[in-house]
Amino acid sequence: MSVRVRFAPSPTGMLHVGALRDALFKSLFARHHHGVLILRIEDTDRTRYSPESEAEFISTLKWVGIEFDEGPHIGGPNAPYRQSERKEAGVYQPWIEKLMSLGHAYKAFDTPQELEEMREIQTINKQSTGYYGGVWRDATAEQVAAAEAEGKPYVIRQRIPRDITISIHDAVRGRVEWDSNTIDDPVLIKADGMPTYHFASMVDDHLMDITHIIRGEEWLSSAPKHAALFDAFGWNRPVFVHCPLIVGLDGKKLSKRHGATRVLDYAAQGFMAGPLKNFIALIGWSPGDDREAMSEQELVDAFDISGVQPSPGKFDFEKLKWLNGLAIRAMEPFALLDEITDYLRTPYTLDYFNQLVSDDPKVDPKKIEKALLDLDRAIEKDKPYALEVIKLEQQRVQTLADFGEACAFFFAELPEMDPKAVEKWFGQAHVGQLFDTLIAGCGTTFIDGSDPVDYENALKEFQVTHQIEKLGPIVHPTRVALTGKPTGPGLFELMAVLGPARIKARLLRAKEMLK
RNA sequence: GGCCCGGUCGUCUAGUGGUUUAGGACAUCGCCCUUUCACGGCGAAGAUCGCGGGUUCGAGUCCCGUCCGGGCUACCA
Repeated sequence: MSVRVRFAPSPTGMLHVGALRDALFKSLFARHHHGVLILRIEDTDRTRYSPESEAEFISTLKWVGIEFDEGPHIGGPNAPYRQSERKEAGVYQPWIEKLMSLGHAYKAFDTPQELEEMREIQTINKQSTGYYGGVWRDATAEQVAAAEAEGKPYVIRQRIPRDITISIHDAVRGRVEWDSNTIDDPVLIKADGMPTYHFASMVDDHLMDITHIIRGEEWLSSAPKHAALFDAFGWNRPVFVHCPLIVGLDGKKLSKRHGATRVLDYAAQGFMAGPLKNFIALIGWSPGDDREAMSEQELVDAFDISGVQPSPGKFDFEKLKWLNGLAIRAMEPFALLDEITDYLRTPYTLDYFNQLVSDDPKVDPKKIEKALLDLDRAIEKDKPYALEVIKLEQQRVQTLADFGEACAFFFAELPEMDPKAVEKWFGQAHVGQLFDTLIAGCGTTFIDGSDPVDYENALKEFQVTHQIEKLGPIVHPTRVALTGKPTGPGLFELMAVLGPARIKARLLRAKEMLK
């Protein structure tokens, strides 16, 4: 049978990188084996479900480029794909009845208070907490009938077999076993009639012919319950694959308090889907050789469970930046310009910086937001010019967001001047003459379409005639006059892109600053 | 507390008993390139393979113990 896997999120909040990793591994695995990837929405907890969250999951997954073969947004032979809808359609009812008739499930009429007291007593006595029998596991038919006649609310619990060893063969950890007496009886159907994850997910996995249950390690401890359920029905168990968690710098499972974990935020920060996937894939999985930067296709070709690691991994932001920068540098300028345009026009990009509160004094979100806005306008106004600018900055940025501030001086009427740079380079005696010479050259020596070499020759000529030993004292003041900064692309290249009109205006302003 | 999982440079990892003085990558530092910053190239530093026993001619690799970390312990997923 061909491989069938499912991504079954519970849309109760934002899509974070842990969930992305989960989806990515499944996607890579399905594609590698030419199998099927299903999206199933686990919304059995009606109090926590949010439609906005589901929308974010679907749109983020689309942005990142993970596509499903079946799901609520596209349909498929196993519809519906939302568990609440499946419940309404009566999918689970016959199965819970069958399980009870088989003796593998029973009604339990305990009240929440009774359960709480039970746990308290267990805690005090240093026993493991959980429902290992209570009064209802072994209640007589009469007791149950009486409780039902009273109209008492009840849940349906799974009757975990006692005094046996439950073992699974986990694809990344090997054999894992439990004494079944340490496994409590999980609730399968809640008092409101909704199935729990334990029940709905396993029934659906069986009904949808899921071959591999790939999920995070946090599920390992409930695996024996799930295995026992498959056994109770007499179904073939899927292969269990418990992947290591992505943890925060503190080594703990990723959560909101670990700061930036929302996938959308990475997109807003200018990370591209390709490198992000590449990076995420490398946490907890390795192709087995030294490869790091891999294309989508290489990832699919190389991915398999044998490369999945058992130990948890931390999210190394610096490495993500490196991978992203590598991808930017590898792009064709035209494609890059399109990528940047898409990025700028995604509403969340500007919203993100607008709402961002920086704890780093060197990072000013408002300034980044403005630079991004200016870049968008500049691209619209003069695309060929913007393309030349992008080409020059492509080699020195790591994220799409970096283009904003890196390119700003090209588009500003007159660039913002860095006072330190001005102080350092505008003091020497020849600077006034230098600027005059260059201003005079604009329109004569320098015309639209002049090459970098033309600018280089002119500056070198000035060097010779004024007998200046090095080119630095000429290049640096000119750079500061033109860009406002001491760093940036090669001076001659940027002059050629700027063109004589802009150069002249900037030099005239710089001359004023000499006085 | 109970059950389960994990433990190789700061970080991600290679390594499935012997070509290992433990390899690669990010980050760090140095040199080269160079008009600057990057990029790129070269190089350095950085891991007594958590610790202790054992098995073996030989262990990061197998076994036991121990420590530390983590996950789960809901009518959440």
